[in-house]
Amino acid sequence: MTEPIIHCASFTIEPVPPYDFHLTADYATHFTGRYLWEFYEDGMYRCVLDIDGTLVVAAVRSEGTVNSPRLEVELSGPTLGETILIEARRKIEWIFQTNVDLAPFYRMTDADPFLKPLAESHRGFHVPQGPSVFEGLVSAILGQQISGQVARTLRALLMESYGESITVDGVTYYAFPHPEVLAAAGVEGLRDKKNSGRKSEYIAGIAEKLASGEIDLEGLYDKTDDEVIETLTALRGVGIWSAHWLLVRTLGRPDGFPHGDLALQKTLGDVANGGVRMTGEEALEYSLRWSPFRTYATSYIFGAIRSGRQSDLPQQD
DNA sequence: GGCCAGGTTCGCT
DNA sequence: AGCGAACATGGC
Repeated sequence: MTEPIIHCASFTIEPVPPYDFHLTADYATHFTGRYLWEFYEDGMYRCVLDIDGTLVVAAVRSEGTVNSPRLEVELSGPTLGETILIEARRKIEWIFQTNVDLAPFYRMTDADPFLKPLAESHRGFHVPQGPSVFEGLVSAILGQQISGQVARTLRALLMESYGESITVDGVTYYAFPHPEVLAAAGVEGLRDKKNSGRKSEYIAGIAEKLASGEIDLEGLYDKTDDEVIETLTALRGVGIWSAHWLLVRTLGRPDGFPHGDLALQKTLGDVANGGVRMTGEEALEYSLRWSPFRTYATSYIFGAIRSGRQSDLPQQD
């Protein structure tokens, strides 16, 4: 097996300031650096982009500052025509949310003594997004009820088993499997990859509906939050938690809030309820003060905790 | 070894 | 409508 000839191209992205690439890339990779299917090491983020079936590796690094941000993107792939370059730029801009202006959010945090220190210490942090609705949906289902660590292991296994791959500089990158492939794998194939029977049914079912054209999830980008939730929860295996999760991490909505999320309930309990876990209803009621920027508010809190900067959070007894 | 982890559905009262 | 069981795996 010989590797195909790999070409290179590069371009620049100028995000809307303030923009902190390091915080954003760290969040995308769960602060683990090497993260199974995407990497963030020595200031360089790398992942594979699936552009209508053509795999391209993108390497992204910051060459600017938070107030004057500039991202340098280097692509490597078998073909790099104009269409691929345009689409790759669009995807990177989306994943890193470089066109999002956080000024309205910061106007809110300026008036909020709880969030203000967090917003200042994490100034320029954007909430990174997944590249496709299908990937977000399957990832959400994989993450149901089990720890994030286990979910990532299962996801990596799925990608290595059923995803296309490209090797650049000795590193193999796996793309997320296409719906047709997971539909063909079927419930049994997914079970073989350590998923429960129930989850295998959910994933295979959605993959089949997509592959057959019965549903079109990419159209969700143009719908309202409520329409998204209604559409997604109509699918077997997708509840309110999963739908909210997609709003936050795939559809780039500013006001997602998965109030049923166990970690979120615990975290809000820690920072705002004297260490006592909030119920879903309590969390939802508390969150209203942050609307319409609940995605950002909660991601800043999670970011502070995951990056080990709890000192930025309000201290409670 | 047992318990839990960033839920959802299904089948009971 | 509301409640409990089942679910598969990895970490502690």
